[in-house]
This record gives sequence, C-alpha cells and structure tokens, in this order.
Amino acid sequence: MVQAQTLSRNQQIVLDIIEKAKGPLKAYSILFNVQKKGINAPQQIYRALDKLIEMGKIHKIESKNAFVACRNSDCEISKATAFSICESCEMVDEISDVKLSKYLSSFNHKKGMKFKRFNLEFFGICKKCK
Amino acid sequence: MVQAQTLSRNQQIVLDIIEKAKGPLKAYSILFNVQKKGINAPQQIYRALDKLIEMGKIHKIESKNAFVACRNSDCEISKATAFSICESCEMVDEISDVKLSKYLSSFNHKKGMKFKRFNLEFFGICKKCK
DNA sequence: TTAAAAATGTTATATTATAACAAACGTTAC
DNA sequence: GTAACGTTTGTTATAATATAACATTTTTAA
Repeated sequence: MVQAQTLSRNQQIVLDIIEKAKGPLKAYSILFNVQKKGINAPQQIYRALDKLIEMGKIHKIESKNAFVACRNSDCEISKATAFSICESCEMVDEISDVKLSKYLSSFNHKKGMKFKRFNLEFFGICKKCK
Repeated sequence: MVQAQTLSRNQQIVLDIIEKAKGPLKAYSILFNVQKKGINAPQQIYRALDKLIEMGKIHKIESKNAFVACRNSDCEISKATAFSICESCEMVDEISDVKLSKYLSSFNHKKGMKFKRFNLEFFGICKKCK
C-alpha cells in the first residue's frame, strides 16, 4: 500500500534532492549527492525512487533514465504524464494541459485495448537554446 | 547521412530478427540470437540498432529498453510514434492513428517550445490477457 | 584509383538496475 | 506492554544495459 502523507527518512532525502534540482536527476547522481547523509548503496536510492513514483511524487523520464519532481496535481498518481524535453540543454518540463490529458485519457485503441495509463514525451529545442 | 535503401550486413541481420519477433526484443537477447552468425559484441548490436532507428526501420520502446520493427509508414523516420503496451504479456503494438498523430504533431507547448518529435506509450491489459 | 565515409571487429569499461538476506523500526491487535 | 506483522533500512554481490576507444576493412563517390 501507498502512504498518502508521510515519507520515510530515505524517501524524504531523495525527494528533497529531486525537488531542489533544476533538471532531471539520474539515480547514481542522486546517490553521490547523498553519501554524506549516510546512504551508500544504489538499492537505497532505487527503493526510495520506486516508492516516490508509486506515490506520484516524482516521475521517471524514460528516454533519459532520469527523475523529476511532479509539478502537476492533474496527473493523479502518474496515470497521465506528458513532458517537454529540450534536446540541447536536457531541460524537462512537465506539461499540464487538461485538454491534452483528457484527449489521451479517452483515447481507445482500435484493437480493443483499454488503457490505464500513458506517458508522452515531446522533444525539441527550448526557447533558451534557440 | 542515412541510406534510404540498402542495409549493411549486420544491420540486415539485426533487422531480420526484430521483424520476425512477435514482441519487443532487448539488445542482449538479439546478441545471443546472432552469435551463430559471427556477431560477438554488444557494440555491433547497438551500432546496428542506432542506424536502424535513424532510418525509421525500428523503434525503441523506452519504458522497456527494447526494440520493435516499424509497422507504420506514417511515423516517417520516427518523428511521431505511439505504442500500446500490455502490462501483463508485454505485447507491444504500434498505433497508427492519423488523428492522434496530427493532434500531437500540432500540439504546442505554452512556454513557446516547438516540438520536432514525440513518443507516446499507452499501458493497459490487452484483450488476450483479460 | 584514391580519398573519404561507413561499417566492422575487438577489448575494455561505464552506467543503470536488481537479487538476496539480515537487522531495525513502526504499527496495530490483543 | 508485547507479540505479530508489514515496511524500511543496510549491505554485499551481481545482472542488465550501453558506450569508449582504437585498429581494420569495405563501400561510395569524386
């Protein structure tokens, strides 16, 4: 089961780092950042990441194997995620667009498969990098 | 530059295996399957995979680190890809839906980023697995 | 036909992620 | 309180995924 409120010590440490970061963080870069706090092994990071994802506190950017804090209350436990990714500076921005979200949530596959969840990643060059 | 027609020997071997497969294949499972053909190193697989992706012959399923053959002429060199993924049997189906593709291709981020490419992955339980 | 580009072969290593097990902590039911 | 249970932690080891670097061969195009 997923706790709604309280985070464990390691979960809180990992979430703090991800929330403070300007961009997506990789598991091992999180690890190197928390070694001073007594976390020494990848397992400890991955376990915290897994729980934080379950809770909807963070998302994994699949194309980058990296993690970002959730900035969007609409994605309710990561059922409907969309990101804008700059191929130059690696910036990732979570897209919260109700229309998009509704459109995709109600999209049904011709072959009769009912979807429970989707993840959408857009790629381009951001304004800054242009 | 990307060749339009001809594939090199290794590229053809890798593509053949992916096209014959019923589901997505992982790089190392491709490697094990082609060792009898004289391909011995991961590099050789990854190089072929990279080129095949550039050419639009295959796609990478990011959430699975696996590769499928392109079944969709509409995705023109992988600028607009969408997949339906069964969380039970791991089946992956490429979605070719012109409306969806047009809708997403013309979607523009509020923050002024122009997108060049997108990848969408839907998850659910397929008909067979229900 | 020769120079440039692409592909190959190979060894080594980097990066990402999980398995397995023992110990400590936190609930909750009694 | 304390026993029983689930969750979290710590730890060691290893699996799985992917790239670096360099020498050679093949293909293409000028």
